[in-house]
Amino acid sequence: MATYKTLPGFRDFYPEDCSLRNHLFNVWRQTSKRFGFQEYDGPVLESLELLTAKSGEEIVGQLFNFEDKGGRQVTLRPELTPTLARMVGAKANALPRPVKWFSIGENFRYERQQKGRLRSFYQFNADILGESGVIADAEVIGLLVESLCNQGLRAGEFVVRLSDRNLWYYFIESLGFTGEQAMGALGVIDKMERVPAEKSQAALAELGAKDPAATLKAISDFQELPDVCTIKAYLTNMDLEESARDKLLARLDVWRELLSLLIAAGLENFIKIDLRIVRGLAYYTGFVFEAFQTVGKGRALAGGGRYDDLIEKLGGAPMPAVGFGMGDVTLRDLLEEVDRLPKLIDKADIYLVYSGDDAFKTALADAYALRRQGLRAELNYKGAGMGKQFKQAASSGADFALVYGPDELAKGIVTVKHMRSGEQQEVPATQLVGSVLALWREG
RNA sequence: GUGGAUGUAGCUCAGUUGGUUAGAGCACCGGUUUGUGGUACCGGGGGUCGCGGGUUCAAGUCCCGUCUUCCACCCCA
Repeated sequence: MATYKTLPGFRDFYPEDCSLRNHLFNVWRQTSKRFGFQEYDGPVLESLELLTAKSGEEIVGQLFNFEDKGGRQVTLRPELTPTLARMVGAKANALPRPVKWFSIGENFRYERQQKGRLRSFYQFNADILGESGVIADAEVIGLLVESLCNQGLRAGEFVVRLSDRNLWYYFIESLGFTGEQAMGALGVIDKMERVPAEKSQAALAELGAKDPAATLKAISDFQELPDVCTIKAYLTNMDLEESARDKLLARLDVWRELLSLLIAAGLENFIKIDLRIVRGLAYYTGFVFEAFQTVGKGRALAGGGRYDDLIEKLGGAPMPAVGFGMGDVTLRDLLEEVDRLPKLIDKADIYLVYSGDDAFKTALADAYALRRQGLRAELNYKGAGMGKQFKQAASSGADFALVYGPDELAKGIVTVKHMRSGEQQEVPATQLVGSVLALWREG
């Protein structure tokens, strides 16, 4: 047993894990670029203050923070949004809008680990800033769905649960909560899925609800409403002041607009209105959503929403924003669970088989020539038996084996073997690179 | 941070009421095989049984501590 182990919650990436990781990253990257997002990155180490400014002092308990040798209070980043806010805030006036940025980076949280939650993980973040219209929400949700599909997931294996903190805020307001109390009530609603009803009711009472039981009932009923029509009917029948009702119904018009965009994009099978989602974070200001796996153990794969006030709060110019974050750990676990991990990501194109030292030199020269053409060409280093070399050719995943034996050398040819079909043909040594390239492109 | 479970080869796991030198399959390396494939056969390397302490003539096995991983809380940016 090795004396030194990885720290709890940290991972070694052996070549197989690493190529899988790169594959996940590439899919995220390619999908983002198709949507016209640009990649950015920031430092892994940030000032502690940047984080507490966004999330409060409580967050320090979950940070890898320390004092550096210059006496600065610093922390490994637990998320990317504060960095993004700083970067965008600093150049807000110079950036063409909308700002569509994505990033893939390592983040650190000092927490007791569990399956799907490590202390170091990679997160894919995508945000649109400077665009307050629902098209930005729709595009971000679309990118989220397409990313998951491109990773190999299908409709029915995950769903994006869509909710709205604005609608909730107006609803809570109509029940008599204002300001701080309303924010507290949103926190209670966020936890209702996991907390017994009596506790929620007690919490509402503490926040000043006049009739906690009736308030809880109203909230519970509202949470279950499955679509815009039903929500509208519910609000119309509810006993409400005219102004409150107008606000709520006006917000439903925004919902219709968003949904019509999502439907036009062909995403309706991936979207589910679910008002149980509130998301605990106080800084969300509008639509919020979660990508949720619907197979196996239900887990959140990604989460996001609109946060129109955050950039300004962190010292930048006012700038509307919407985005999401998705971790590599739960995604990997899910792909493994549904057996959708890509096989043989890391395979050779050409394997050169030779017999004898002269043949080795010739093969080596050809290997370099093929490599210079962009192919992955490999050969055995020790001159093992031909049988063994063919085994290695097979396990390398190469499409073709090139055979360099005494017969071939004497005749000035190379035997090219198509590994899948087993068919062989002879190619003049002088035309080898061109011929092999042509064959390889045909598959 | 709290509570519970777990740990034997790289992986999945056997290992009797405590009793000689701790096993298997897969994987890896070599051979059968210096001209044709992931099969087959033969062989090999690899373990201070998570770590530390205790009980005992004797501990992989029993006891205590500790660490790891997993589960439920907490939290979930």
